[in-house]
Amino acid sequence: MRSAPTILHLDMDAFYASVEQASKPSLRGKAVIVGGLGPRGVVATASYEARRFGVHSAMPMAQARRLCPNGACLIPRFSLYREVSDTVMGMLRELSPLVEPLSLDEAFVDLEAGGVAFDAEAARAVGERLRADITAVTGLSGSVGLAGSKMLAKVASEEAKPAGLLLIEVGTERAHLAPMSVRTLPGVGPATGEHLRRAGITTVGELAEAGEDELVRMVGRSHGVGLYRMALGVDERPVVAERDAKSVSVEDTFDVDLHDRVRIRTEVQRLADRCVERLRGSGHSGRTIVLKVRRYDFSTLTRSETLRGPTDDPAVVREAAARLLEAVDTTGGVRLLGVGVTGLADYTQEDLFAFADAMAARAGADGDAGPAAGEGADRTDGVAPSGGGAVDADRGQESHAPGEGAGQGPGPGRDEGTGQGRGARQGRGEAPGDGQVEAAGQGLGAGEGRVEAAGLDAGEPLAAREGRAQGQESGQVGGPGRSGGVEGLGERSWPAGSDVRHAVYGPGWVQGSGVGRVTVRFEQPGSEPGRVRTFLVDDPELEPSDPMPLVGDQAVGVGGSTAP
DNA sequence: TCTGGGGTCCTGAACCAT
DNA sequence: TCTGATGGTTCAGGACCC
Repeated sequence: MRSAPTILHLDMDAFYASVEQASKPSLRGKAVIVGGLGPRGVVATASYEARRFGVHSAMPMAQARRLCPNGACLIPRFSLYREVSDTVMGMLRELSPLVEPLSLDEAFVDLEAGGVAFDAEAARAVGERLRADITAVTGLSGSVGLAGSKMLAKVASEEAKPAGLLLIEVGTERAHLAPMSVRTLPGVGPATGEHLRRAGITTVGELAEAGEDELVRMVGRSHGVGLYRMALGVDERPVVAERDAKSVSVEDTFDVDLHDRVRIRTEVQRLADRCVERLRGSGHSGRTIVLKVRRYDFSTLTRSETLRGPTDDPAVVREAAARLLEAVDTTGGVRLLGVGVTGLADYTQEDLFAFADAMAARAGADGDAGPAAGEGADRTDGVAPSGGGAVDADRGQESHAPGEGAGQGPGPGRDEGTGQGRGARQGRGEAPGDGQVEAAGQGLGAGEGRVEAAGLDAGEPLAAREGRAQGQESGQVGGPGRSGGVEGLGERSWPAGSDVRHAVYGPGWVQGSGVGRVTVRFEQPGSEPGRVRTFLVDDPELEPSDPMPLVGDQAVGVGGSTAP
């Protein structure tokens, strides 16, 4: 425990929702709910205005809509959030080399290591200045906690919310924590909290009084010792600037449970490919393949298989995932599938040897052709010859009995409803002002506040939608015309909240769409709330665009292309 | 009309090697 | 050679976090 409160924890307030409000003036001061919009979507973040209605993160979106019927419901735009986050993290790194990001909107900073604060007074000044700078550059507010340890700094920032700063003086930790709920402590969730409550322990003070032995008996060695130390306010964990990823995974929840075994297999293959894409993107290979299945009754099971060597070969991961799936009973239906890779290795090191060998073999004659992506894939195969090869050899005949797919579940065609449902849902959620091409917007009045992803594929997994919004190939099962942005194959898709530009009216964002129309609000960060107009979805003068900078010329992220 | 997605860490059982 | 203790690895699941 250090002698001064020089560990800073920054937590941006209602981050996703705040970014949306900053980029859409008509939403400022209004209830904004960011999350999945499908029938199984949940809330990622709600603005403070929405929280007053009882909306909170992890709540089913349907419930959030009932509680807050006039709230603007938007899909997350992670690319924009990431860019704003990068800007904020950059500001933190100006304070210290020791910055530990926890997520897009949270980080620890070791102020002492940066030489910017060695006592409480200086730390407070740094924190206040940081908050002001973040607001000036991004237009967003963040809360700051300062303490002598990470745990207390995080507790402090939580107490400081929203838009505040709290410093916990060294030496007062235990007294500060004592009256607080045990749920305040990191690592105490619903299960542990309930466990402790049944033992008559509800506050941190009671936790400290219980003693280490008692806590170890109740929740196990590791957790018990950790809990006891936290209850005393003791936390010696250093701020760590770089952390290696331990696993990479992708998962999708389906709007309608899957029954068809063939379809389930197809989805697993697709997930395996996406997982490998991410794996390669991070410069890793992995040794253990994990399949995750959540069944119709929400019971979740995982199956894993460890290869003899690390791989980033999509075929190897696909086959391993398929083998694991064969051991899982999916009768009754599957609501979620996931594929992950753990036991990560930094294959680029071995890759260097392979690359050096290849270059030596070429004798430098035509050495100007750098290693292309395809070559990288081939080289990687060479890294794990025993793993990939052995598994393939073991695989044997994958001879599923003919008609197995039909024999499973209620019968063929059952899951076709997914695709049909999507079409049906597209017509739902009529955009406000639909039919009135050229509807004059007069600001968000009562009853007009609802913003909805009418034009979205509500039936497909959120991740796929987001991926497609970023211009990636969807790879989804489904017919032509479903993939947004493919001109000439069908209607263009206009996700609610996405940025657009009109040849005549300029920049704006999609407020909703449906039945061949898209409603756009023409405004931008820094402008007054704008007017609403409705167009045909294939209006040639309307195009998707990059997000606008949140504040003036400060070009927060935004791909740099649309400075006003 | 329930309960996302992407992670980390821990525990306990089973198995194997020493 | 057998047996028990011990420790490492793998696997599955649970809890938690943002």
